[in-house]
Amino acid sequence: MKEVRTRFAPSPTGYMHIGNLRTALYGYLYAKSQGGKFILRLEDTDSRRYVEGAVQIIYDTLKDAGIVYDEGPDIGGNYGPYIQSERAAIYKEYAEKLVELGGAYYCFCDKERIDSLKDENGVGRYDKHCLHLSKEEIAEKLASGVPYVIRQNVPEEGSGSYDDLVYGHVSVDFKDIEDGVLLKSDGMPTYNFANVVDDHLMGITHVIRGSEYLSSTPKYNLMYDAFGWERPVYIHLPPIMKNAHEKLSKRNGDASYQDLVAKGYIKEAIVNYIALLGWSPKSNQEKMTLRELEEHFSLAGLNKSPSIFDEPKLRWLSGEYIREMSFEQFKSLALPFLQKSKAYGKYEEDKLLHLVQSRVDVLEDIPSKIDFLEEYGPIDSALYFNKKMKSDAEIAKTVLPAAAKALENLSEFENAPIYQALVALAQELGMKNGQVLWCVRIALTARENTPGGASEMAELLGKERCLSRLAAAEQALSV
RNA sequence: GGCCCCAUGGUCAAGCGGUUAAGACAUCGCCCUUUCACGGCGGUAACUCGGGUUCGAGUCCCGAUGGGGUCACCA
Repeated sequence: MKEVRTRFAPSPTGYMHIGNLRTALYGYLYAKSQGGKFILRLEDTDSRRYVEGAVQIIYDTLKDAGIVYDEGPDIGGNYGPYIQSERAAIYKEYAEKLVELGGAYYCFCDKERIDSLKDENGVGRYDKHCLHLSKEEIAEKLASGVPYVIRQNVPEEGSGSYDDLVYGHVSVDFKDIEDGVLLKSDGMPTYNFANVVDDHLMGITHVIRGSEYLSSTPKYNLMYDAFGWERPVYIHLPPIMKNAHEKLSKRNGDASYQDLVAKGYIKEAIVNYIALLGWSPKSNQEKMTLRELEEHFSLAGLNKSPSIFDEPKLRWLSGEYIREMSFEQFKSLALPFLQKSKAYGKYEEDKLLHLVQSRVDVLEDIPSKIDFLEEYGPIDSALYFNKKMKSDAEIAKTVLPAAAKALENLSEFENAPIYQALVALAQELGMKNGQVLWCVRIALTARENTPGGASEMAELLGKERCLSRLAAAEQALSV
């Protein structure tokens, strides 16, 4: 059995998109599930599209997500170089060889002539004009330095087909395929040529890529066949959509992997979630670590219809990871976000973090959970109303002054004694615990939602501020 | 527009000729509870449409509709 070799071949043109990352992830998972190798190759044959720093982003993102490649530009391997711009001589050699084999030909047509072949809609195909040039004419033009490209010689009749592992049988008529440029006039190959040469030379057994290549694959097969090379197994992946109509893309300002990390989504959750977009495990277990994914991944679970990126589900998964991680781990991840809160530095860090760990799905939500400590605004008296607690503003009018008195006499201002005092007060007033606690919590925080109960919030605020807030709330009620 | 591909709840999805059509997220309700959250329990909600094939179709075939992709010296 031949060793499985898959590759991820991004073009360094900017950020790492979720869709790209998923393609990389699947390539990695498939290789690992088969005990094979995963290779990173950089497709930078279009110098115009090169973006400074993009290469580093690719390395960093894969590393950060835990997707480790066995061979790549920065770590080497036996099939290098792994950067296409460094392989120019190789492509030229193979392009010339393909010409000899009849699978391609030199083309000297200039832009004007190419354009003249197109109709008013810009649609039109190359007419194989240069295919019919004589050997002598070609040699002469070459010798006199006329700019040229090398085009693929696609048969005018017949069709090409292959069996994609996710889409099944795919067939395209050759008459619908143009004689595309393989080697550009600047000497660099196009994707259409480079991917074939490299995949073969690098021993790639399974080509995993986006479904946009579904209908151009037959022309790649033509080249494999012309060279006498074994065709790889194809696995095309459906796109990840932003909504029913638009693909998820950085161009639309959609979240990239690093944007999500910056927002405080847990990395493991992001990887876990994108694995689930287009693939489903045999079991019903959806929450899986990378290791578990490596173990359970199988091509049979791949889906062929586009899937929409659903942030709420990612949030949920992220929250699951937060809730199960150790406090120490949570603390190290959460600290940078806690520091953005107005409350940072004024309260015991650990106390704040403990309160918030089970209440947050995404780290960036932390400040909003605790900012009430420093932001105390006017209280909407409707907040005192709670059907289940049977409390309302009227009840609050009696509770608040009494609570202030009870708390004032407390020598130990901590959760337990505060709670006891408030419960005792409820009994004294002939009220339910909830009536007192609800009103006090509202008065103390001015918010419906807080990361804990009345006594916890009171302890956090400290006696002095509790008393002043209680007084303010009471006064507001009497107006 | 030509060609290729796709089509199960709001979303992700299981299903591969016979099921009460799973599960998850979201949503709603109940329970737990000192708020919120967590947790537990339960509810609402789907096979795009029309023809076939078959004893029987979400599952197979054809068509329509809708959607996506592709038609570059971009990948």
